[in-house]
Amino acid sequence: MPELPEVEVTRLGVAPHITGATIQAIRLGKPLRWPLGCEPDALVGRQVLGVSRRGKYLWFALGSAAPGQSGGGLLLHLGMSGSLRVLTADEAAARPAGVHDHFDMHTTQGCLRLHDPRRFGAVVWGDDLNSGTCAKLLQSLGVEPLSDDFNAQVLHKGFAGRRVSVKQAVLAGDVVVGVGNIYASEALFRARIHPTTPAQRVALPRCKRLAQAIREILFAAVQAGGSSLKDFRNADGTTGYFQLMTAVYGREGEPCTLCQTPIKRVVQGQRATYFCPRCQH
DNA sequence: ATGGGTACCTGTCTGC
DNA sequence: TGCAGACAGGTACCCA
Repeated sequence: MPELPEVEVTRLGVAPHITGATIQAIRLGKPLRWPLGCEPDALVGRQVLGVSRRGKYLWFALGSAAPGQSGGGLLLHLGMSGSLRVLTADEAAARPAGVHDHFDMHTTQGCLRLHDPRRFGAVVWGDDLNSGTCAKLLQSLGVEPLSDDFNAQVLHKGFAGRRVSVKQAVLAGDVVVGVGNIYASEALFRARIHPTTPAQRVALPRCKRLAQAIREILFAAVQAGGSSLKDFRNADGTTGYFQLMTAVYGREGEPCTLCQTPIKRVVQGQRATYFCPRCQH
C-alpha cells in the first residue's frame, strides 16, 4: 500500500512520540516477510534514538542496552498493507493486539504497533544499515527523489541501456526509490511521457520533466499527509493515505483532465498503468 | 546484466 | 445471498 509519501508521513507521525523512549517489551504476532533476526528480549532496555527513512524503509536507531554493546536498530517495511500507530500505554492495555497486529513495541512512551493484514511487511534487526540483512535489502536502492541528489541526469543515466518501459524502470527502485505504482502513473502523466516508452529512449529534456514531476507529486503527497499529522498518535493508521487526488490512476474510461480523452489502462509487468493516450507520447 | 515470471498472504470487490 | 475468481499501492528470487 504505502509509497514513499505514506512512509515519510508515517515517520513524521511516529518519530516525535517514540524518540527517546526505552523499549520495555516486544510482542510478535504471525510471521512477517522476514524474521526479526534476534531474540525480542534482546531489545528490551534499549532506547530509540531516532527514526530515519531510506526509500520505503524506516530505520529505528537504537541505543545500546549495556556499555560497550553496539546500538543497532530495526529496519521496518510496511509492505503493501502495513501501517504504524502509536498507542498510549492505556490504549494498548484497552486494545490488545488484533489478528493483524504482528509487531508491538511497548516502550516508556507508549506502544508502537504494526498492523499488516497481508504480512508483506517486515521488521528486521540489524547492527547497522551497512551490514547483514539490512545492507542486502538496501544495496540496490536508487537515489532519494526528495533529496538534492535527484535530477534529470540521475534518471537519464539510470535509464541508459534499459529496454524495459520507462514505467517499469521508474517502479524498479534502482534508479529512483519510493515511486510506487500509483505515483509512477501520475508522474508520467504530469511529465506527458507515454508509459510504454522504452526507458533508454527517454532523452534528457524529458528526463528533466519526469524528475520534476516525481518531485512535485511526492512533495504534494507528503504535504497532504502531513497536514493531518497532529493527532497521529490516535489516528487509525491510515493517516495521510488517499489524500492526493489522482489524475489518471484508477480512472480508466474517465475523461483526461487536460484534453477529455478517455484514460486508458494497460498492464505492464503484471501491474496496472493508467495514462492519457493523447497527452502522453 | 537484463528482463520476465513467480511467490509471499489476505481483504475486498465483481460477476455469475 | 453465496461463492469463485480477480485484483490490490511491494519486492526478492529464480530462470532464460
